[in-house]
Amino acid sequence: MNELLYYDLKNVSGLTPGLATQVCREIGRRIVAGLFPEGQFIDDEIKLCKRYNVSKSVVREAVKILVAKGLLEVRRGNGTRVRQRASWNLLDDDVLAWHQGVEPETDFLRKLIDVRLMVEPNAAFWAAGAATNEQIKEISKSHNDMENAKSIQEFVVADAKFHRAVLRGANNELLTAMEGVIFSALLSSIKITNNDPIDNRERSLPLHYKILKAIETQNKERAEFAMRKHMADTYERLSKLLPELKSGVKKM
Amino acid sequence: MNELLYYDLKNVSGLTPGLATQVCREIGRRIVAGLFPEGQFIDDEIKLCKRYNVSKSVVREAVKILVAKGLLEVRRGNGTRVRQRASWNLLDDDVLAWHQGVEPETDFLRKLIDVRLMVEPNAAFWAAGAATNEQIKEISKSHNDMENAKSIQEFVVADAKFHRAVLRGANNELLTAMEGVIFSALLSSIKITNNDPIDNRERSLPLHYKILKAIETQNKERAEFAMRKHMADTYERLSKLLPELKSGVKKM
DNA sequence: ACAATTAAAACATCTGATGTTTAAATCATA
DNA sequence: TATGATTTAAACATCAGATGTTTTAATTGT
Repeated sequence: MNELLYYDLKNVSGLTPGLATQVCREIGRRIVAGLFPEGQFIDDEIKLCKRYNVSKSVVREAVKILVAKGLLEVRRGNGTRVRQRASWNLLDDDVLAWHQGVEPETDFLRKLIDVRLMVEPNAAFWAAGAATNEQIKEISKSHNDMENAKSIQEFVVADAKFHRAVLRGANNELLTAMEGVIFSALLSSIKITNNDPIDNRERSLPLHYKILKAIETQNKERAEFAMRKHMADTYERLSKLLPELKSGVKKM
Repeated sequence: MNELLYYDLKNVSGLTPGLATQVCREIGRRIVAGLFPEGQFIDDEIKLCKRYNVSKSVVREAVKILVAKGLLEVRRGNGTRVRQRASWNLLDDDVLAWHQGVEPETDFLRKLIDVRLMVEPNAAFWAAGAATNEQIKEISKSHNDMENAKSIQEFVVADAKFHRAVLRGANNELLTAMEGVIFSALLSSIKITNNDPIDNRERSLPLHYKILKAIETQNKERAEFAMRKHMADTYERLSKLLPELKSGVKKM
């Protein structure tokens, strides 16, 4: 399950979380998986207590978390219902992580990639001007890890960290708050490209190298261009395997 | 207080929310206002109960919400501490709304604008291809409301709704989830331009009109260009009043 | 000094009682 | 019969207090 990988990237401690968090995830996954039509009432507190064998306070805390993430709406005296997808905090890490449990939907993946295309080339542009030595080192290290990865999973993790480091280097915490989009897109993508006979590494490593070098030399325009090229390449490779993808993504 | 305006735009019911939400907002505002250094422990549950005169379950629910939004970190047996700003869910509506209570920080405003620059021209591009008649009507209506606004506040609300409608028109729920960035930037901006002798309306209305027309005629490139021009103009006007702003924002 | 033990602080969970709100069912009346 | 007021049941909100677990720090013994 990629949800775990997502949490790893987010440095979520592997320790068993409290009951409220567990129940929250359980319900959250179901909602994201689309098991409830929009507006449908979920079980009331008492039923949830019985179902998960926990006390009312645990259920209430779990529900409060889901409300905070925009997935549920509680109306006193009435009940608790699932909000329409348009109201979900789709950029929330948990909400994105829960998407990893679902069969990757082409449409959603396309939207994730669209956002990456908007954000990452610009992030690279800024990172070329603002990244600290520390951050550049992290980008470089991730690139190294990509080169030496011994498994697809290791490669993807290094890839994710590379892009995260670039995002962080842009010195804009709002961008940092979007790193979940990258993880989500990346993890969904490998489900598709896993069986791709073409070797990802050979194609994407030099592109990453160009991004790294451009940022190291503080060449903003080149960093942006290199990232845009990388994104275009990623998209192209994906759309060969998923023709439906083509509809949306913007050309370069 | 602009926080209320923000909530209005988000259609948050004006009704008094539950105690947990109230306590959550109270603490959340303090954190966002920077009253706690990163990593600082907040009062324990019992003290919070006394301070806000509520029961422990209310405090626990409030804390859980703040944890869900990335502002707090709870460690069993240890205490509850404020997470570093880099870990906050800065794209969360509440977190952005709470920023409205703080003196607008130039640096943060610049970052908000940077994100708008990355996202909105692309959103306009997609909206020109994907917006439904309903959504176009909403854009048009908002433009109309801007024209007829009788106060600065009315104008800003219409402006915000215009941009929200464009974002929604792009048919990408991840973009919709970013509308808070626009509200936040817009509301922060007026605090600065409020005293601007130059009449905002005269300058920005024709630019909005061009965006509207481009989307109506499904001219993607023109829509993107018009939005980019509008953003550049907004930035220029702001940076005249706030020279510090200039450092970051990308040129067109 | 160092290691094991103990104690205190703080969060986690459970239970059950009581209050409030909402929506639906009931009932009285024109 | 239709309508409007009343009642009732369902569901969330809040409170209080008991008990358990974890972490950190203090204590103690060698």
